[in-house]
Amino acid sequence: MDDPKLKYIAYLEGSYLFHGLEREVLEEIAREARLRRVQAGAYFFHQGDPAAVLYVLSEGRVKFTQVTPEGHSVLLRVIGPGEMFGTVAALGDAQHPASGEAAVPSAALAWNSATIRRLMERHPRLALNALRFLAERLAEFQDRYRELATQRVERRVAHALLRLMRKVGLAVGDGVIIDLAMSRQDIAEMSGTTLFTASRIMSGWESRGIVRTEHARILVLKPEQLEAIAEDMPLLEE
Amino acid sequence: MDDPKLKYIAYLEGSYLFHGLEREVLEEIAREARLRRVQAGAYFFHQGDPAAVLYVLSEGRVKFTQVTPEGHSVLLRVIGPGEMFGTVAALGDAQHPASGEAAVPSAALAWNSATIRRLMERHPRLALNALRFLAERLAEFQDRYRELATQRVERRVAHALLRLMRKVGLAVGDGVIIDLAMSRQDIAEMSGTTLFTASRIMSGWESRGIVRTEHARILVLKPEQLEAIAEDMPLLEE
DNA sequence: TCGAGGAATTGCGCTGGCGCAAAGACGGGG
DNA sequence: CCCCGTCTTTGCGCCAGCGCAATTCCTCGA
Repeated sequence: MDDPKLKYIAYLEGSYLFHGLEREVLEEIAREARLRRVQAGAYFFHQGDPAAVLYVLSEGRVKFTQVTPEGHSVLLRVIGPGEMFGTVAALGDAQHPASGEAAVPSAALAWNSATIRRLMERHPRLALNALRFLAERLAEFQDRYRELATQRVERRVAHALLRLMRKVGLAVGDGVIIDLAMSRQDIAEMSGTTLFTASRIMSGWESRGIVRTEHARILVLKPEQLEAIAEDMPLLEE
Repeated sequence: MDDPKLKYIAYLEGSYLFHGLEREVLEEIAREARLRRVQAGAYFFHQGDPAAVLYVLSEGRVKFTQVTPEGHSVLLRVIGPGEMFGTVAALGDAQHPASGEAAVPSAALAWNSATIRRLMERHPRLALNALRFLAERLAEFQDRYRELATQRVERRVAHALLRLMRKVGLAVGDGVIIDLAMSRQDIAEMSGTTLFTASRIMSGWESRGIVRTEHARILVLKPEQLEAIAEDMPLLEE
């Protein structure tokens, strides 16, 4: 009864995949989990890996990248603690559609596909939570797809930064810091543009005092202005 | 026992949402369903509707469109019989992220959100099927997102046509006909481009004998060439 | 402290694709 | 059968954003 894995429960409770489940079910789920630690720069999995493991991040930050056959890469998603990942591979296809890289030292609880299915059959609430999560993620991707199809680059970069702020933003005195190293290349890959264009846009914002970047650290000074750019509002002069 | 709704079972069996369920479960599910008919040009639902109904198309074709606040519209998806829709609204958010228009006279089985949740709790297989479906759809959208972010217009249009062929293509003597009226505007909205560019590309292909269009009917004469364009292979001369 | 290798910036030229406008093709209704 | 409205095509001009190259800036390791 003093299974060391029971300490995982604290992580489980923070994740919305496990929301609404009773304590004893959480214990059962925790006992089936395995904790996987990955150092900064290493990968939970690579695109194309024939894997079948569902993860819930307990600490750190993970970036998901897809590379095209031509070598372009696209940054699909960035997550923080509590988020589920590896879902597409574990529940649908057997291949990971993207690579998951730990941006900082990270750890995740892991269940293999057969286990998670068994748990879901026994506790349908778990399956319903997962469905809800996937449905929302799908809606998000549809929105981003539309964004990419209809908006100019500057607006897309603004949206990308706002999304990052919401996911991994930390409020500090003079703004919100994005708690994740993001190079100009990363920003380009998140917004469907090139390194050069992303750099120009960020420089422009920097000179207007909207953001400040030191190295790969981005600090958003005026989120309202970013919002205005994202929504294509007439620019507020001051 | 001779509930007229039992005839819906034939439809259920064709849908992969219900794959692997026993006969008696199908009967239970069928009895909870309601059939909704929608005439050509009418809508199952509109974007933003606060709806909570899950559908499985039994006949017809449905187009899903999202409109931006600025008035651009994007064609997200086209489906034929057997496919589930309304999922995002029924299982996740309470609002439809897109409008679903019947392109031809159509009919769909419908369950409200509470019913489907109850059925899924009782029959976890149903939830697992739905998860698998959403996971695959999410992977598809990630791919399309990447496509939009990295590929030129011509390739994207080629991909869009190939996707349509697979969904609603009918093999005929000299090629594959896309069994759905698609205007140039529709093609543009599926590929993230403008009516003009889509028209130019289609005209180009028509003069090279790759496709033929009569009115809104598209006939693909040389799928291999389309594939070659989509994959950016060196063009095969003949 | 210095040097080397990446990352970021910015000037410059180019072009894919946008968007307007005008003309043409088509089809449905009266 | 013809007219009107809608869809399509195509010429043309333009510009957002790409992509290269040169320079500067940072960072990290020795």
